[in-house]
Amino acid sequence: MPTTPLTLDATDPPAPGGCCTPLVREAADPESARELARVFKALGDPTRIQLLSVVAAHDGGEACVCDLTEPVSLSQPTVSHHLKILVDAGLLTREQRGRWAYYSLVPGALARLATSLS
Amino acid sequence: MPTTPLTLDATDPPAPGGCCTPLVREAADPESARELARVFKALGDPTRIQLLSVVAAHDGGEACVCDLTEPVSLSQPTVSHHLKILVDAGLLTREQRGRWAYYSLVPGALARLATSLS
DNA sequence: GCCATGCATCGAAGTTTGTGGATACGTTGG
DNA sequence: CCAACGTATCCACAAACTTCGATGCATGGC
Repeated sequence: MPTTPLTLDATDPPAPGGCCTPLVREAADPESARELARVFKALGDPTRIQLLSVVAAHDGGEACVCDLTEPVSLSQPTVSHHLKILVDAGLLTREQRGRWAYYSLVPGALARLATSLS
Repeated sequence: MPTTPLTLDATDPPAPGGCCTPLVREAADPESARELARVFKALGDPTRIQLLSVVAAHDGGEACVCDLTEPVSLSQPTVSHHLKILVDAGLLTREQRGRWAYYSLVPGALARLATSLS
């Protein structure tokens, strides 16, 4: 998980010219675009938005899978699948305590993502 | 295109109880989640991130399709397809001038999305 | 030790998405 | 008018995604 700023901004030197100028000003290199898209794709599903919301709303900011299946009306394997995607995207963390797996928001993740939108 | 705030926040009254409490505190109703996910899904592709970036970097904040095919190394129909998705998501606007279609960022769209991440 | 519980993983079915070639549409220039 | 140009749309296809039932893997209680 890179900690680069990842913004959509791009330095653009003023360049006159009509349509279809051959200039390619290296705006947002493909590598950053791929990483940004990876996180946004994780947010691109209504179920996962709800999961994040329910986790954030729970006491202590954490919730186990059994707390999450009912709010989204999906099976336990499906919820586990979505949670894994959110963890891989760096938005949630997983902590096993006893029989339960507690998920909670990664502290600055959403804020950092917000700033990357400029 | 609704203009509702659309935040991930949720009021959470303190409620004691062990795991698997039956409480569902209505954190982010499904309707808002669907709308938010729709926009995030549009951002969930590296090509579209690059397109937004290139458009933002161009002079005047606008670019035609012919300016965009080369930076992303994709065919013209594919670029038009991605641009349509970004327009439908409310992130880009399309303005036809002469033979060219100029795309530009919707002024407050990205900023509004950023605030919805809290 | 044995069974119940909470969760992850696997396999599969149905749907969606990304991509490009062919083509149609609107605009400009001669 | 007609040809050339820039875009959008249509069609097809491969890849990825969402979902669930079945199953495996730990942990805890008896």
